[in-house]
Amino acid sequence: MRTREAARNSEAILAAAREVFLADARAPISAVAERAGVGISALYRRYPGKEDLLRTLCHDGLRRFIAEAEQAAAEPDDWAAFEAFLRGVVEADVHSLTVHLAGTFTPTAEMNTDAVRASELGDALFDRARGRMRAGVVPADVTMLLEMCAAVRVPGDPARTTELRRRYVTFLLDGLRAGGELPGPPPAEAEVNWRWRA
Amino acid sequence: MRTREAARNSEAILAAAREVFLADARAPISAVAERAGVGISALYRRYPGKEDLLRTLCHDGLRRFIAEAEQAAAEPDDWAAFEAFLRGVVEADVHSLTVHLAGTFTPTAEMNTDAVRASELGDALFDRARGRMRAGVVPADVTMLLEMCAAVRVPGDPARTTELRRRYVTFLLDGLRAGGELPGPPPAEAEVNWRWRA
DNA sequence: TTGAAACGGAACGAAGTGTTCCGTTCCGTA
DNA sequence: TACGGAACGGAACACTTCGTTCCGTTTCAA
Repeated sequence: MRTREAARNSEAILAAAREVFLADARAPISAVAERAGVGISALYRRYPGKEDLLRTLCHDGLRRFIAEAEQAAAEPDDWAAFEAFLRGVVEADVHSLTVHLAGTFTPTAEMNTDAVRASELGDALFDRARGRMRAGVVPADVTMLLEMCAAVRVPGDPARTTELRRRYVTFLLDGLRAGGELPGPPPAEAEVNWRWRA
Repeated sequence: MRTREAARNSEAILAAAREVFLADARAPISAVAERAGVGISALYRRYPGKEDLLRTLCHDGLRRFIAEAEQAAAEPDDWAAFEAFLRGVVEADVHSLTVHLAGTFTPTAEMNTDAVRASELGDALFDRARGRMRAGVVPADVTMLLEMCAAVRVPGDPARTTELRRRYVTFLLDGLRAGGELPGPPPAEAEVNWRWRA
């Protein structure tokens, strides 16, 4: 057998899938194979179909989100914990991985469980930091701000993309502390989670 | 002839195209016809092809951008002018109209001229307000922030979308004044204008 | 040496989409 | 009122794209 090559390809395929589908969630599967330097069959050997690959990618992102939240929660200072959480999530591009891919597949029950847990962890970190935030901000605002951050991209240059995102997370974190109450009704959870509709 | 119906349809088609293509720049032309309550031929009677419709839409957005900038420039107070400009551009969803559609068609020479003029007007407004901004912010940052704002959307509810965007423009405007220098090299013009590549 | 595991990529079929075309409907004019 | 052309709706056509299958080839542990 070709066990060495197989292991390398499994990694390459996941990495390629992340790059390709983050750039365009509707990209064809052949683009993933090409980017991975692999034939299409190498892909179908590992995943029954496109949807399963997308699901795996998204679920990985969700787990990464949870991991970031748990790690940040260990930080004793409330604001530092919140800041570490936001920066970690943006750094790992978790938001694109989860939110932009949701809707391209039918989620598993386990994913829903994890999604609930993720949101609970995020809310907990938010609550700890709430005292240092401007009035009227709600957790859904943070989701929205993360989504805005994910809109920052320099195509074909992932390194520069995260560099710029770091710039704007700083901007957003500053904005969460300064200023008075924001206008208009804050976003409802449903207005922010619409991609997870079954 | 059916001149009355024709006039109504011309309007309906443009409005439908805006709605449909803002929701998804890759939407099929049949979706536009459907949304407008019109047959496909009504569309092809007015535009030689899909690309021309997209181009018209985008150019309209560009002109709207210029109009907003010119109108805002009349405001005597420097910061008020800048704020009116940003709010106007976001309100009209000009950014989606221009940036999200760029690349789906080959631009005309006139569009390039207008794009240059638009950027000059924006820079002028920025320069007037620069004194009241945090250190190190550049015009390309504003482009990026507008792009982030355009990422805010509540699908199927345009009214709520602009309401939320108003919330976050306020947030961004506050952020532009508060805080110190932002980390990392600021975005280069090329990193922000990549969609206009010929 | 051998055969099972893994591979590359052509081929296939279904789905989607831009454009054309034609028969039909409407209405200003005579 | 009757006519004729402008405008219409949408089926049909001709691609293109993309997910998936299939098969001949390559590699390597036994």
